Amino acid sequence: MLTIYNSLTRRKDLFTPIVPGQVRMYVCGMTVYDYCHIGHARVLVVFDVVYRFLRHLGYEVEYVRNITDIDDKIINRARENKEDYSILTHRFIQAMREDADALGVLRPDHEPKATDHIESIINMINVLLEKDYAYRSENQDVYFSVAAFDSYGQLSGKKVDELRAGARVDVDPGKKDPLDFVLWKSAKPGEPSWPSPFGDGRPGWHIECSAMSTQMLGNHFDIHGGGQDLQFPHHENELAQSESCTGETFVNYWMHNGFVRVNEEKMSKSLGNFFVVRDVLKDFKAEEIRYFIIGSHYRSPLNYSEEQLHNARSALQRLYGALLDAQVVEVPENSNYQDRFEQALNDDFNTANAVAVLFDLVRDINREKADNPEKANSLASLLKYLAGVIGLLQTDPEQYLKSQVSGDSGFADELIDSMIQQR
RNA sequence: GGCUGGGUGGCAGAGUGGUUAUGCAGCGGCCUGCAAAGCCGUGGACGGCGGUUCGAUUCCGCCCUCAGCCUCCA
Repeated sequence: MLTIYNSLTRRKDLFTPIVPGQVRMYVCGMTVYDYCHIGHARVLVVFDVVYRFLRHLGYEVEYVRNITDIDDKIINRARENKEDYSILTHRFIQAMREDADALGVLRPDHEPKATDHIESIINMINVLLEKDYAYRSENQDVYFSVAAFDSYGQLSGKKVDELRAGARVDVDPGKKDPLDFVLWKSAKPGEPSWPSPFGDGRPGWHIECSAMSTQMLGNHFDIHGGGQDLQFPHHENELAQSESCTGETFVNYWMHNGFVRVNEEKMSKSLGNFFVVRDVLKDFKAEEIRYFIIGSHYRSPLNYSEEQLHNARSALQRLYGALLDAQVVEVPENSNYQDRFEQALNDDFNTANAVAVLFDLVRDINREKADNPEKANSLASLLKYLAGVIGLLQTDPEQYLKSQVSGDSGFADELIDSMIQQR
């Protein structure tokens, strides 16, 4: 039975889909104004594992991962570059897809862009205005009124009064309450804008996700994910907007992955300590990055270092070594390995334990190789199958071990040949 | 200041009220012409102080300490 740590209840909850056999899942993706760094890679990989495992369990999964392609940072970057914002975002959407593909991340079923959903965003804001959950300020911006939503703070565990007290702000003069957040920003000269009943402008960040998720998955869906930093205020605000608008429960399970750190500090753009995926790919294989991410639990902090990536390299060589020259045969059913592997992932996607099971298989494959090649082949096929559930070991072993990246000593051809000969 | 989550062997990283995590690295052995790979074996751990308990790394309390959120952020 699958249990998921739910940020909303702050405990592991038994997973029960709204519609039996079906899962609807939404993950907050990138704001596309720069290349993906390892922190972004973690979100991509973590929820890719969730997606893959849910499908492995037999669920029909509808997975939506959005793209924020209009916001302040995009506009600023486009201005710096002296290019149209849409050219900028188009370029980085391409780059993100290349990185995700390299990392073995399956494409989500839908990848909506905010600018393609302006109409549903406007509709949602309209409803919020009609229901008095939102108001128009003097400067023509539209704000969400936090005070109107009783359970505000439930997701992040924050109390409205404390938030207000701790608000270090230059309070926007248009706001009635410092906690209110913008739904629609009125157009400024030279910035992209869309017409709306409340004047030309563009959407605020939070409402984009509310509108896109609701439009694609319905008012009430199963899983909503993203990085830990999105829990507040982004997801809190999404929750407030959506439930205010529809009057229904928004999401059953909120999942947040931990950060990637560099020297015990969060990897982020603002700290300037980030490593861009495509740069790391010059020295390491994408699968090594993926292994590095999968090696720890998704909610734990993950410290990035080259040493870690080298560790991943050695581990993968051992894994692929067990697969080398194995015949692909039918995967044995009802094995103890598979039980333990699934048990690990059923426990809030404990990939670290799942990987440990993979290594048990490796050891047993190597033991059997000499005396019982049939058994070895059978176990090797199981290894590849189970590893596939978390997106590992899908390359041809010989090809993998021979292939090199700069900085990779690789396996010498001679060595691989001798390993094959011995079988 | 408020809230959240951590502190595990050389490194990384799971987990558990009493029994082997796992990987990388180390050590000893087997195999090998020598290696490599592989196999077998092995050392080494649970931030500090109290409490509960026959017994706590695991539960409770306090302390120290780290990170994160409270502003854009995956």
